[in-house]
Amino acid sequence: MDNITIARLLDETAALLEIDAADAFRIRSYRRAAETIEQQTTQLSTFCGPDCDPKLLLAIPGIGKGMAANIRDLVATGTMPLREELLKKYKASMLELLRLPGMGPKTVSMLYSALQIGDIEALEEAAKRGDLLPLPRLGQKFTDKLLKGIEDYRKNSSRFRIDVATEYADRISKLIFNFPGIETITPAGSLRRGRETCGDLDLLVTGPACEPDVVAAAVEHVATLPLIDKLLAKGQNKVSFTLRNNLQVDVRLLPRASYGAALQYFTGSKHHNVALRQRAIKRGLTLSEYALLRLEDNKIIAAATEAEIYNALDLDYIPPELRENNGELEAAANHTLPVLIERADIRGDLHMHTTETDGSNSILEMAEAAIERGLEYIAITDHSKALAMASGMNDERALAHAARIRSVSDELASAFADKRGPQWDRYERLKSEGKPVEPPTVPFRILAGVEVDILLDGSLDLTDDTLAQLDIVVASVHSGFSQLLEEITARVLRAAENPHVHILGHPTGRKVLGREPYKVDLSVLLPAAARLGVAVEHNASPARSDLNDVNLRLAKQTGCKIVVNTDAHSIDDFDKLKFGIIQLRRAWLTAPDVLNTLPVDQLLAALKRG
DNA sequence: GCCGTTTTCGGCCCGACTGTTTTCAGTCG
Repeated sequence: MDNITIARLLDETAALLEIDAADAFRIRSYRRAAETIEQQTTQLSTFCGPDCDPKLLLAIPGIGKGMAANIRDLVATGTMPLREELLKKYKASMLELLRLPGMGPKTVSMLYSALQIGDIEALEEAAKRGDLLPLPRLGQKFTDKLLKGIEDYRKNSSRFRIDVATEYADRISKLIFNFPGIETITPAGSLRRGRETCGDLDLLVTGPACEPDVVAAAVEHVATLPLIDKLLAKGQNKVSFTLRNNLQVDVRLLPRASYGAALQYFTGSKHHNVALRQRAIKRGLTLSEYALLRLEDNKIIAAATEAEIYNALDLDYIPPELRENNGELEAAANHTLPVLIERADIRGDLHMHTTETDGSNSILEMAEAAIERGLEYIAITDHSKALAMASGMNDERALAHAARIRSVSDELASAFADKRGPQWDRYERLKSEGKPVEPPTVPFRILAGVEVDILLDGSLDLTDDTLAQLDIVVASVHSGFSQLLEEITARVLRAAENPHVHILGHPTGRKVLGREPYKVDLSVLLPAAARLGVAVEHNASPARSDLNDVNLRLAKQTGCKIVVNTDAHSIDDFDKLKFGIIQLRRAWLTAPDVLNTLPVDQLLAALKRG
């Protein structure tokens, strides 16, 4: 049983306990245990055996004797006594009811005892018949809202990917900025923390137009934005609405003086905030979305900026990406927070395509776009012949393409030596605009590479002789069928015997010929790659990457070399690098952990095995 | 059920909104 499953079962148990009206603090401890377990990089099942040290489980914060016993039961039997007991009393389908808006444990429990309603279908029928009306609190308004909620739930219970949510945040922000007196708009919530998906969008707005005496006009402006599909609520300083794609947006307009407290509060995570407020109380303070106050006289200690608040609690400033109550408070108290990787740390991108196969730009265009974005080197890695639909290259074409790549690289280098070309153009332009910029010191370099698919028999489709003449080989492990983990590991082993540089491609699954993709077990693959000295690619595109913050932490712990690449198919794709960086930050990674923060020569040396 | 620089018991985060309320319980973030 893997950690995700253990966490899910504990979380379900918490929900069942809620319906059972159990002690709220007991429920909280089940929730907390589930959250923590989900974040663990080691599989708990590996230290639940009969001769394992029981202290290993107890060392995890939030797991005591009782929870450790639960976990051992889950791993051994697939369930645990408390869960079984609750499931005798209630139906598993009742858990789904909790996901409907307005439905909490008390209501679910009441509906079950009063009307024996245990699933969505029964609830919908009862609501349509008007059976809910006699029950306390459940009048006509509630019924209407509930039926609408069931409809929405069936239509779209999914979350929105970070890049999609970012795009909408940008569009809405632009419209809000049209109102005079708006200075800052910050997306808060899970988007600011960099979670892979967002359930909704929180936008915090401030500026002179948001001061209490004038805010009504700005609220009205927001409530009448043209892209609103349904207006859900309009309060004194809050507007909620949905877009046509069902994304819910909450906009809050706040005075400057309390903006930091609000930003801190609405960024979360919930667990981070709870821990932070506990810390405040121990210091005789109380923290809310308005301010950090001293309890004895309600004096405001901090409110305008997040940094003030953290500092007043004897903490270093904690970047949003780390706010998951995952050890960041302790680190901030001990001044041991990592200096997280930033976009500017990335010097090169080692995976991209050109018009030679399925890209839409030439070698030179890709190079110029990379220079424009401040990169020092790229690798062109077009497809090999196995990917026929992308007009993949055979040995002959791959070598001819490599020769062209190197000739473009050489031309750029000689231009650089003559103080002309795109690198110097960019420098002169930024300087004339008064931007802080250093003159370029090294010529831009284009490495010649290829992206090969691992074939079903475990072989690569280009000869070792061809591969040996390239700088970079991105070996993608995404085109296969089931049962392949051992095969892939063996393949990686054989590939690593070649003398040239390797990167293990994005281990993401995709449907092949209508069959389900295999799922690579990263908890096996990453340590294997580490042993082999093979670098693992973190695909920066949110649509393509399989490496979330948990497996990136695992990669770091196992000593895996990590590279972040865009897999760009056009010059615009370079901008996806920002999403890859966020994921790396969430995994607590610093610049040295990621190989393409190195200058090109050091990178090539580091990619060699051993 | 967890936890401890007020430690083995007695705590455990905060405020707004909503519906159906005449003082509040439940839900949400």
